[in-house]
Amino acid sequence: MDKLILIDGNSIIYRAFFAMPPLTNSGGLHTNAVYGFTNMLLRLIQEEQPTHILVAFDAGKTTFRHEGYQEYKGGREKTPPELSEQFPLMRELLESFGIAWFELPGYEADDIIGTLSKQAEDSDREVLVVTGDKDMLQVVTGRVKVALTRKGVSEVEPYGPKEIEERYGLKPLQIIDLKGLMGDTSDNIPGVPGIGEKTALKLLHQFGSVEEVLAHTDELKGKMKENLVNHAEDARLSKQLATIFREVPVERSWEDMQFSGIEEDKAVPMLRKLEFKSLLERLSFTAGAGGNAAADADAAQAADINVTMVDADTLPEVSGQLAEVEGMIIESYGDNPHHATLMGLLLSTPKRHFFLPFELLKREEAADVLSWLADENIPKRGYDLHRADLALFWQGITFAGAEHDVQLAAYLLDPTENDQTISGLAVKYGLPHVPADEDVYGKGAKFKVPDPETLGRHLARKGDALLRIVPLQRADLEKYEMHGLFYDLEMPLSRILADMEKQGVAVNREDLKELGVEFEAQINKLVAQIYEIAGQEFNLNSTKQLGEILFDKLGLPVIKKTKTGYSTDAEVLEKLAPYHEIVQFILEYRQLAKLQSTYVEGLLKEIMPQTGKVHTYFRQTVAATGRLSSQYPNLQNIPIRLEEGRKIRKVFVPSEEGWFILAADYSQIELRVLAHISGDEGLQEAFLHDMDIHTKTAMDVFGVGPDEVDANMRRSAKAVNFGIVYGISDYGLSQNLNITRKEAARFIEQYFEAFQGVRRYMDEIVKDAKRDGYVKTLLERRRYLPEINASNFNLRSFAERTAMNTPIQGTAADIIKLAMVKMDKALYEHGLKSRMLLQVHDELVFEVPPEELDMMKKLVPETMENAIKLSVPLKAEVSSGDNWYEAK
DNA sequence: TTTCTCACG
DNA sequence: ACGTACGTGAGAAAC
Repeated sequence: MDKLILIDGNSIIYRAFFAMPPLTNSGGLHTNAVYGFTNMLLRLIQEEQPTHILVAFDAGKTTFRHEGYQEYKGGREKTPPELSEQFPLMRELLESFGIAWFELPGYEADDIIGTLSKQAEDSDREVLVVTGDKDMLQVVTGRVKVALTRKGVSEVEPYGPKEIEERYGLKPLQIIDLKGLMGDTSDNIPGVPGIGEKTALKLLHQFGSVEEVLAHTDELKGKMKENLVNHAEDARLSKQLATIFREVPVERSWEDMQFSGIEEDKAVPMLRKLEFKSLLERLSFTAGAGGNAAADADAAQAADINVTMVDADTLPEVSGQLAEVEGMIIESYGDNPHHATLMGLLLSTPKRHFFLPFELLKREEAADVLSWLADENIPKRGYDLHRADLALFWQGITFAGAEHDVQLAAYLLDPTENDQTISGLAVKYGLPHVPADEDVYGKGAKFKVPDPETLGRHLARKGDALLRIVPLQRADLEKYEMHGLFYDLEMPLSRILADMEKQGVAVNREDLKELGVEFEAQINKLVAQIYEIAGQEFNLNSTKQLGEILFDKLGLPVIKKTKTGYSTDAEVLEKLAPYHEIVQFILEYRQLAKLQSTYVEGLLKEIMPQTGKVHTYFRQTVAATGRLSSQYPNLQNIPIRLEEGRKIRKVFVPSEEGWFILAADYSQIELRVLAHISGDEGLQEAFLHDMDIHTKTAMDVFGVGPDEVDANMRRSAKAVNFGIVYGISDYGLSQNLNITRKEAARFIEQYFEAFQGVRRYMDEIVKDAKRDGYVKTLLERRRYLPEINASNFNLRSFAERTAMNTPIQGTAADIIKLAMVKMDKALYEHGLKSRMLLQVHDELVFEVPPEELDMMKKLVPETMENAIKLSVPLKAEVSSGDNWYEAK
């Protein structure tokens, strides 16, 4: 028998919106309500197997109900814009699913559904109505069931006549009378005052209908009687409003509503646009012909991929196919690429895939493959080739010629996407399913290298997807004008970073240990003093125990709390220092303990025994702004601000006798970038004359001459400059300067008064971000800001500050990356032995032989300053010494 | 695994 | 009224 599902589109989409956490696609489009709706829709289709479906929507603001009652649905909150924008999406999605929808000005979805359910029933068909609105129960009959949503929209509870009887003790039509007496605040239907569900049900059980209740008020007494008499008209009106109109002129034929399954070719692009990855995966299941369709499709897909398990005998065959290879996967495991264990190599041609277990590469017969890998003139396409390069390097295998790295491209296309895996990208691009590595290998303690067959098949699926992803990414990069950024900057940089990492930085282990001994002695002394003063021993590293000592035992005032208890961070401790002598000791302990654990012990662990160096790993695909990050160890946060910590830098030394460490850093690069992109004349003027920018800011903000700027004014100006770069807020500045918010707000206002171009830029960039959903750097690097239009103040404010900061920080990152590529080229072309070792956001560190020192002291800052031409000059300062400490 | 703290630009 | 400065990684404790 035919089965029709009628869905109240408005009811479901509202419920889905409020039940789901915020969700946006990378374009900033809100999609949470559509997601919830779609989820429910797929479940319904699967469970109910309908032959016909129609989704009804409300159309327009007024309906026939407003004619009799102006206040109908009055007092409702305006639909949030995050929801409004999802209505068109929802309709588009329904069309892509081949599901009919209908709306008619003057009528509500309820009425359309009431009409169609009546028609269907009259022609002997089964109907299921899906809504969140209890009013709908009035249409229930033997053939028409109503499913009410529960828990948002994730579950539904079906009601037939029996269920209504059980729940309310009423016949379906009496639901109208129930509403007439109770009213409905959400629709602004008055009902009778003082009568809620309990009383209304009692009355209806006794009299049966609104009319009968009103006819028998003399049998009642008290306040209830009075209200019923006085509000009889309200009750009649309310009943009328609650009655679903079942004669709507619906122009939809039975055939229009027919549903014959979701057509993949139409639905997939839509789901891709919305970035509903999990639903995309589920779709292949619902579209399947029952049984374990997902697994079947998976198996079919896998069987379709032709993978050859290569052994020593078949290696010559691979050699003959190398010219056809268009993609590769070098699989390894372990977090630190320098210590990664290689699992195998997959070489993909358009027709077939070759899996080589890693051990095979060590045999003589693999010579052709090895020289292919090492040939920089053979362009390679692969996934995380930077990591592969390092892993191979420590096995004595050379890798060169990376042309397109899918992971790096994915990062550029959306630097905030956390799933950069091939599996995730396959979903994003609507490609056949690729299982996640985790699902094949297990994770954490369960990680296990699978047998070669399984591994080979898995890699082949990744390789197959990779070949398809490359041209799609190329098109995307072209579309967003990021072609140059990728192929001329990030890809070349990737190789340069790998070279720096392989080179490593020499560390004087003995000096570092010696430093550890000194810290140890100081720490022991401090710990003893602290225990003495506290009158007991405790774990100083435990914030919980420390809090108990400071606030419970010693009774110091609580300045700030964390989610879990007392805050004891340095900011709080500074404020507590005047109250108790113990606090100063704790601050000193904290400082030394940090140096000891992170920088002495931590660094010692990272020195590679074979080289006596630390080999950091620069991550090129994590920072949302385009910066690099550094791991194992992090060499971008070696202490410098305080002298005790700065001493750590003495252990970073040249790797060859008599060489020097040379460091060059950009001066005020972010403010110079701001001067360029904002076009602010005052700021540009200041840099053209190479003025001290904080002093200049102080002069303009405080309206004084150069000689009148005192240290305090300069300090404030400096904080304001930082604030500007970060996307200023009065609260943030007030915290930083320890002043009131009002005072901070005045500083900011004075700053914008003095630098109006900056104000204009900040206003514009936020406006642009709200319009486009993303911001860009000078080199077209982009960052999406899906929360820029959020109604939540915090989310929105955060996105606004990010919109102001990212073009500045990101452009600075672009510039130093450019400088690195140019520097690498310059070293090569001049035939220099000097080596680039580190990048610390605005600084480059080299090791330099004595005979090249003079030249490098000119070449490095020159190259950095000329990396790109801005409307203000760039400035780099250089220094050198026997170690990193001396290069200051 | 999450939270707090702190090192850097 | 809302409550945060932007971007990272690492160690230790607590869950």
